[in-house]
Amino acid sequence: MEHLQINISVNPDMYLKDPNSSDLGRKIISGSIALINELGFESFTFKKLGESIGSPESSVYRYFENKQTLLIYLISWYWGWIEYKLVFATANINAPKEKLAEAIKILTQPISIDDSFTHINEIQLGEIIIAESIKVYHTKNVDSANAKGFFKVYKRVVQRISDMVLALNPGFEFPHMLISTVIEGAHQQRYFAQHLPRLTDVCQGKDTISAFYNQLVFKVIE
Amino acid sequence: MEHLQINISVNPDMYLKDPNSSDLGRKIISGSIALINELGFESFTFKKLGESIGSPESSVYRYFENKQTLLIYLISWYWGWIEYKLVFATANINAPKEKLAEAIKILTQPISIDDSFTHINEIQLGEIIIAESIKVYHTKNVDSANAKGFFKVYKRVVQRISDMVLALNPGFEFPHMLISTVIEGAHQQRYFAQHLPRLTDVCQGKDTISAFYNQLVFKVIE
DNA sequence: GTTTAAATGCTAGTAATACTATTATATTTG
DNA sequence: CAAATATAATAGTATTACTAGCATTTAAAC
Repeated sequence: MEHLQINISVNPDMYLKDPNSSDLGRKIISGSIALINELGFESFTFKKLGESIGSPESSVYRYFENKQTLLIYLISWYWGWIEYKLVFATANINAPKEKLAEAIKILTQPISIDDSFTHINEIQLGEIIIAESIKVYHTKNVDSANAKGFFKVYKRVVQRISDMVLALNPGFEFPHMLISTVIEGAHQQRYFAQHLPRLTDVCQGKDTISAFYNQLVFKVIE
Repeated sequence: MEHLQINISVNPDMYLKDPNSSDLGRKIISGSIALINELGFESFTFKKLGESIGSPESSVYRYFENKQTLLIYLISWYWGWIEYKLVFATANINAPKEKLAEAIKILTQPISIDDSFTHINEIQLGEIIIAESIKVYHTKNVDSANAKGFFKVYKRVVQRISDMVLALNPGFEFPHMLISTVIEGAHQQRYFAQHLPRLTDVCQGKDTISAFYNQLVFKVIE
């Protein structure tokens, strides 16, 4: 399945004009992924983005209301993509245990490139998720963003895997807590491994993060 | 032990002038805790802080280089306080299992007021930890902050409890990952419970968050 | 109880950010 | 080719995150 024409759909309320509908729009997406990575979200501005893609700041504002909403768009796209991978990878697995193990793998392993989306660098986007995604939840306007449905895809991914947990152990009381702990924990551990290694037990060579969370999930649900 | 004169020590590199050494300094601390809570860290500025405590912006700048460093100070004070509570609460417990259980309790339960520090509202500070503390790690200057030793106390807390884990199971491979997952996870779950409840399994009445992480730790280390 | 020093207050100023608005110029579509 | 639409170019505003300088109050030292 090379170069399938798939579209990850995102909530249209996130943008003023669909960035996927024009050349400039796609440049805004690919350019912002590169620039947020380079500068960090705090130092990233629409003015700098404009310079980097050769367009004025004001043109960027016609696509996104502000940089927070652009970040929400990117993160939402990411989760749409993960959901697609998840569904694809687990569809043919029947054994509930293997199914869940595969899902945990997708959530905790490092990201690799997907050729289906040429203007999106999934590796860089994965780094943005690890380094910046919490900034989207931790603001005074989480509640209004949530009310607009901006976190729907993420919540759906958590629900899907919670269901896999319940398929294995229907009496387990905390499936959502477990899965959101695993997802956020895996991202945080990757970040810590790079910047605060004393908070982790990461060693070179093997993927201890993925191994740890796989072990954790199955031990906790028995 | 009412009104004991204890001082939580923080790294002097965090401030330009010790806020604990003057009336204005203490007002900066108590005022910023209240105001960060009210506005969120993004909207919090030294100008607004100055207005709220009746002093000019420029006076605040004599104590702290910028608002990021002030937040680091608050968070570091918090972890110093938690460490003190931790040492105090576990000193007399001999059974390793109970000791660890007590430690997990302190890390995951909601915060209560401590009369020993009159100008600090621990409950409000606890909310800041839950809502804002990740912003201190997730910046482009984590590495320089880390190099200055700004996260030392936090890392020491993680180390202490990792040691308790190893006392129970010396062969366990991931004590630091486990404990930092629990600490950050518990904060995140409290935040989710308030703003994104579908990512949790919190129900009214009982403290499911604390219960979940207690259960998780003991199941994972066997 | 002055003298001195240190802390605080007051005012001003600057570059950058996060926008909004307007008009001109391309580009696309009917 | 006309009409609509998208983009570029330029300008402008309020706020933020500071820095600098001097006046004034408060506290400490002799």
